[in-house]
Amino acid sequence: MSTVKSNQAGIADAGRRMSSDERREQIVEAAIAVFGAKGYVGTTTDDVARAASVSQPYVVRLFGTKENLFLAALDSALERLLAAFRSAPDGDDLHDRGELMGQAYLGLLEVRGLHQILSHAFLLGAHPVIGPAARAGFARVWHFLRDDAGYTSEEAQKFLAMGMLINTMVGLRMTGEYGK
Amino acid sequence: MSTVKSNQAGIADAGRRMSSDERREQIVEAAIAVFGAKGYVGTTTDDVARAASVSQPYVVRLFGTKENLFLAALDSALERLLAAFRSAPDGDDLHDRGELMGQAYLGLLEVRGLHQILSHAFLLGAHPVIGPAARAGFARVWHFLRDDAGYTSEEAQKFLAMGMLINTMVGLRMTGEYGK
DNA sequence: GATAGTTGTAATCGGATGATTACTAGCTGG
DNA sequence: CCAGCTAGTAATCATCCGATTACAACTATC
Repeated sequence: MSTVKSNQAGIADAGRRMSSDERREQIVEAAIAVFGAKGYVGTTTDDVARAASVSQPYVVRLFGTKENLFLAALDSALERLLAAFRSAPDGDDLHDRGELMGQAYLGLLEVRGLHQILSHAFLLGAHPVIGPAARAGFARVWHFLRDDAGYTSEEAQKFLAMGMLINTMVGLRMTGEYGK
Repeated sequence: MSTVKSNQAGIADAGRRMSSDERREQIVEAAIAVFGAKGYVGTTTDDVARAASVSQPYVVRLFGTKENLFLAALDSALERLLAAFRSAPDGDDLHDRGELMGQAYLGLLEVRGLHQILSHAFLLGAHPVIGPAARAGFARVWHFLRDDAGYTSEEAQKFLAMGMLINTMVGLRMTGEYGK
């Protein structure tokens, strides 16, 4: 029903030929959405390929393995998360900063799958490769809160806890009832 | 390496013939552990079968589908969770009750996979069958906190948030560093 | 405008997996 | 003690999926 060439009113012309770096970014974006929606095991490389309007073998070639693709998507998601937190200007007091970072976190809902790919990664602790990456990512966020945002351990813990509850609501698709 | 008959120092003699109800319970127990460790899609019915020392077709026969098996495991996990909360005696003030319920939640760590199968279920909101069940389960916990435990919305939210953070640490296998 | 490198796909393969079928072994009541 | 029911398995099937291979189309450079 859709040729590769046909650009079905999609975002950016996905059919055109582009540099492998451009394509990689595009695929990572799609991977965040699909991995977020269906999880690591539940996602096929073909799912991601179709979401990125690319053939399945090309996804595998650009990333080597599905595992590497997930790691790239996870890294991108974490990078965006920290960027959003950093861009929350530090107000006069910590409370304001917390509010702004919380809102920045909710703003990230527009990046489809971001919260959920993090949740999925955090459940893969037993995976030999993804597990360590997930722990490292979590530690990065933790140390950002402590060292850069200036939170105490207790504050950081509460902030993270609320974040995890938000992730849960997103995963449950109960975001509608939670318009604050 | 292991015959069905050989009872490799296991808990309870799994090799003996038992009623289908007994077997069902045993399989659900195994299912909580395996689904918790590897997720819904990542778990095979054969994984559960081997964990329960039973053949794979028998698991399918007793539960019909893998989906039903997961639903049974999720339900059992929720039942145990609420039972643990209920058994936390209501002290004089709410704060004590909260402490006790928190400890009860940590005590449930001895039920292998319980926290993680809940986390996994909470990420399956988009699943046509498991999604609604997961939302209903979450709602059950929420209403228990509000109606039975007497929490305000804000208190219930904070309690749940901390629970989700604990779940995250369990999923990440970072429980070692968190010995209170 | 040929040659070489890069982007991209079609075809295909082997292994895994949920489910079905057909069968065996053990229990129970008359 | 045998007839029927229940517990349980071995074998097998169709499907799916990640990865590989072989090939085609585009682009740049000399």
